Amino acid sequence: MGTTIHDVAKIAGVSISTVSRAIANPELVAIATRERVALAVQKLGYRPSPAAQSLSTGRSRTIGIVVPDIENPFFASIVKGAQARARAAGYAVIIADSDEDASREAEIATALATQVDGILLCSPRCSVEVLRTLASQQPVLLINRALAGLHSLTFDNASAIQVTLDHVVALGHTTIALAGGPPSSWSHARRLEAFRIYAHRHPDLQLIELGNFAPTLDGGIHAGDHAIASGATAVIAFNDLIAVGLLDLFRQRGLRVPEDISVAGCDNTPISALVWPALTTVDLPRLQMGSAGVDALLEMTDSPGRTVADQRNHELPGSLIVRGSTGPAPHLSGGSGLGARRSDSMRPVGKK
Amino acid sequence: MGTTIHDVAKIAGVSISTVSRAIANPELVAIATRERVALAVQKLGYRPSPAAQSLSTGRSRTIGIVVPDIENPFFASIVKGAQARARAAGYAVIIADSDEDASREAEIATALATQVDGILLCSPRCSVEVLRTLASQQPVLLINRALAGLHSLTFDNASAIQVTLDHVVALGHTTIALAGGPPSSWSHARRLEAFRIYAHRHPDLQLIELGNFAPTLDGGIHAGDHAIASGATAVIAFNDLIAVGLLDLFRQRGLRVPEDISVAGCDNTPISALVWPALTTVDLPRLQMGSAGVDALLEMTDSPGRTVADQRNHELPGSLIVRGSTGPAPHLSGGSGLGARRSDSMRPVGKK
DNA sequence: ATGAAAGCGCTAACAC
DNA sequence: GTGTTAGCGCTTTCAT
Repeated sequence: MGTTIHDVAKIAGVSISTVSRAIANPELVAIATRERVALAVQKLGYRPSPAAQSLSTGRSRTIGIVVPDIENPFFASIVKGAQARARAAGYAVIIADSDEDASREAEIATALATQVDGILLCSPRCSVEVLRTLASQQPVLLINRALAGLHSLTFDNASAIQVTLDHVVALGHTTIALAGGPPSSWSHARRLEAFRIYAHRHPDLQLIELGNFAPTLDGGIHAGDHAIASGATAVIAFNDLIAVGLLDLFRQRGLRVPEDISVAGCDNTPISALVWPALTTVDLPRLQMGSAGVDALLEMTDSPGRTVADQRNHELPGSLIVRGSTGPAPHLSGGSGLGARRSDSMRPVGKK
Repeated sequence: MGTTIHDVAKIAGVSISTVSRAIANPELVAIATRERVALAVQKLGYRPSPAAQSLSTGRSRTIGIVVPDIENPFFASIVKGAQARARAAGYAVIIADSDEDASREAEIATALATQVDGILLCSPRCSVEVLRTLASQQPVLLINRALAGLHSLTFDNASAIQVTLDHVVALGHTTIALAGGPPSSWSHARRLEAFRIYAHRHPDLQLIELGNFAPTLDGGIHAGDHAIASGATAVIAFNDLIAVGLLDLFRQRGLRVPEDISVAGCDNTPISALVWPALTTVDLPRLQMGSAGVDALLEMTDSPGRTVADQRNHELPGSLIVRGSTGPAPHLSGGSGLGARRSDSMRPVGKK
């Protein structure tokens, strides 16, 4: 470092503005000159100073991404997808972990505002008002949460629940429980809603709401006894972690999965394939959500004049992955069922 | 945005340099003035432009962290620790995922050089020469890899292996296998070395090297049959993922863990507590490694004149976590052993 | 097609 | 203790 545009200009025998042009808008510079500049750049290993560029242009070619917890594989994937796409577009990504703290989200987003061109807010926990304020100060794209008037990208939570229910119903289950996530979770609300709609449409089924649980292993363990008490033969969990907790507790209680009770998760976290039996779950395209988020955000920063009427929310579909943790309802399988019917087949969310 | 230091100066009735001082070095400014400035800042919601600051000072208050794969929980934790510490110190963190590609590491690190004050290179796969070149161009701190002349932070791989061996030996195992990681892995090399040293010191034991395996579930599954063929009653895996793969294969082969064979992992990844039986593993302080990495890096950037003779490598100790996947050697437990002796006790690495 | 020059917003001497 | 001023490295009119 230390080599500036002046050094290049000197060596190439041109002015600094020509160097600048030759790099940013080559078509404005005569071929011969362009080549001399390129040579000088090469020779000196010159790299424009991002700070100077950003001071001059007002754009930093940097975006921010704030997540509740980068250790959560769900967000790690989104970050990975976002980072890859951003880098490909010549943008750097500043990462910020809010530690699940709603107040810190706003604080971070505000601090970031000065140094980035836009922000990806993943599963923000903060209030609607705060979100609106943040969005009024800078380009903001919500991921995994929607809000009227703000750009957002979400998963199709309704189909996720629906397709999972269809699956267990097809296996003959008629008493099915839902182990919900945190009450404050936006996606939980959407899924619960879908669960209830399903219940209305299928009055013959017993659909039981077990309540809210922490989206962790312990949350699942906690939910387990409720599930047993409910008499359900299949339990659909808010996420894979809760599902794994259920698996654990059922084992402790001497219940076999899926012979005695079926369990389904959601998210297709790596863990879901590693436990035994492997979890039936819904794969949500997390990497894609990250890259699509960057695309949408950059589009926002590039086209300043967008009307509020633009279509602002996009939903990404998930797909059911059937594995060993779900099986025929007990009364159908005739009791003993020895082997786990493991299948790694995948099928897309057909509904909707 | 858009409010500059000039606006603040005008409102506070002082010059811009006073504003600058009042913010950066309050002690150089009269209390009364300081307060007027603070008020104006407050009123306008003024935030200094990082670009301007960085152009002027030559420091960006930003650091870069490059990891082979952010989806790998091992790195996610390091990033989390680093991010938290950096943010606390007023630094932003640019994240870059090299996708396990050694050539991309260098490319990224070079590109980053212009916009950050220093770089954290996590488990870099690239060559010694490339590493040296990068370090000559900017402050670089290696994480999970050491190299003479470069600053680095590593785990105490030797103790990790040693303490695990001590553990299984104490359980009566005499034929113990090591399922190694990728041959190119620096930590694998260190662990293998420790394994061999242990073998030399304990000629009474049969310590078997199973070879190199991919640090994944499949790697473990692949290693499983080799382990069985070796006649070992305990297998120490390079990491938790391989250990989980072993668990899976042993179950397929009808072997009970730990009654028939013990398995130990390394890293204490979240997964290790979620599988069944839960894995005995070595907890490596990953969050701490991230934060310590930032500390060390910032120290480097702050004290330019450090001699090569400085102590440049620090080792962080791990601690053995005994769970259900390890148990008494088969010939000792008398065969049937019904329950898994699960214990979540933790004990520090005593040796060394 | 190219050059001169005016900023971008801030810091850091240097005066007073 | 505070103000003046000269950059930091680049982009971008505006001339030529």
